[in-house]
Amino acid sequence: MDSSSTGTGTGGGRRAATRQKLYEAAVTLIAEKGFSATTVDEIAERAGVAKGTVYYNFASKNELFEELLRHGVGLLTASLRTSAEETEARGGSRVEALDAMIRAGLVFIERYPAFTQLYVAELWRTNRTWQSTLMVVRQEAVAVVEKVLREGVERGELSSEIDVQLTAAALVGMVLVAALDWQSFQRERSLDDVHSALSLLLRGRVSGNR
Amino acid sequence: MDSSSTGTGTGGGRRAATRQKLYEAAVTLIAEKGFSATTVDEIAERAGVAKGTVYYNFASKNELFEELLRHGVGLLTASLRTSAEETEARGGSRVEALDAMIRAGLVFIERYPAFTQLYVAELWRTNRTWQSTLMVVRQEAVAVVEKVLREGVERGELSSEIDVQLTAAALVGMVLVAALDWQSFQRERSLDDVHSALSLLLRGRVSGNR
DNA sequence: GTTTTTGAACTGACCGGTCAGTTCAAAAGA
DNA sequence: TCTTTTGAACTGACCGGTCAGTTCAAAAAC
Repeated sequence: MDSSSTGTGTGGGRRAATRQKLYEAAVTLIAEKGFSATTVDEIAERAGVAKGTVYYNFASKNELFEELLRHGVGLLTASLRTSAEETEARGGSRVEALDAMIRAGLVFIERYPAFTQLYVAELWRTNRTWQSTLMVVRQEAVAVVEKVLREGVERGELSSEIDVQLTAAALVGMVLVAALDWQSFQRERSLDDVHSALSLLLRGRVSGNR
Repeated sequence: MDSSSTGTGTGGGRRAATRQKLYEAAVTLIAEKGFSATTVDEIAERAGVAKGTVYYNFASKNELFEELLRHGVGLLTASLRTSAEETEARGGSRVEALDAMIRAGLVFIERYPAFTQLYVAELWRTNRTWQSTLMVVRQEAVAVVEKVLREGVERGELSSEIDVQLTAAALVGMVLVAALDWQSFQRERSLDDVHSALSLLLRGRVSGNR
């Protein structure tokens, strides 16, 4: 009756539930105040758990954070992949797949704004400790976008002039920043508003076509 | 002499030089490790200055950081405004002005990668202390982009369907993330490479035009 | 079916070390 | 002289990590 599959604590045992609580407590605190300013005591308190429990479940504050990163980006990547595959199955174009992924990204950010914020805050930091973890998960997520872009070029849907890597980064940035701004500064907007604006840019309908 | 715009330039040359050194030391350290993880002792040491000097020039660690933010975004905003005005004076279109601003943004980020990184890391954080400062300077920068977008719509260069605020955020995000990715993960690329990719997206030449 | 045992999970007081902030007398410019 | 910088000293608070002890649900024994 082990059930302590530490990989993705999806409900199962008592331990998995504790880890989930710790993730949720840590993600909001770190998003608000940053990693160093967040104390283990605070995380434990917000999770409704003793400090020792944190160290029973994670080797260190650092490792808790790294596993949180893996966990969160894993959710995003799975969601992006799913929406791309569903578009494919529906016989949609690659541009439609990109559009669907934009929406999936927005849905993710609406649901996990704190995680997104924390991810953005740490991604480009030259921090020896968790930089490698971050690069791995980033690459997994970006690869999904790059793949669809590449397919789009192959099928002639997208201009063969484009630089896949840079365009992927730009698209991700577009979604990330627009969504974070939406969540932080104009929350009255609907997800559809934001999606429409980004869709227009993706489809090249901002500058008049010629 | 420079007498670098300290924002509250009290005029003193020697003092201004010391502040400049402190800005430069603080920006790299905070970009690398985050605000809380950076100690005042470290900042003083890297600036080649005694700790007491920090407190002679700034009321607190917090205020040093806030003035650094104002200083940095001030430089960016000035640069964006200049490139938009130059395009205007040259009789360029609004799309060309946006393109010029994208390049100005890239030049800025290439020159001050640490500041950019730090800005991105803090912008969407719900931190009581310097959030208001950050919102003010952000608005100043975004307003420049929004203004050009609005002019583009008025002149019929840009689709009247676009949402100015959201599109501005998306464009800024596009540049920000593409540039930070460029600086962090593919520094072999040239500024022109990145600019071309973003220009293509701005001009709607990624999805085939129809 | 009741009692005993087990050990994973959890607790929270405690410790060694660090840091921000402040002060100040003296030195160094200008 | 007046401003600016120095560098050391001090403090009070805080923090990450440790560890001896406690809890309790389920397995084992009877």
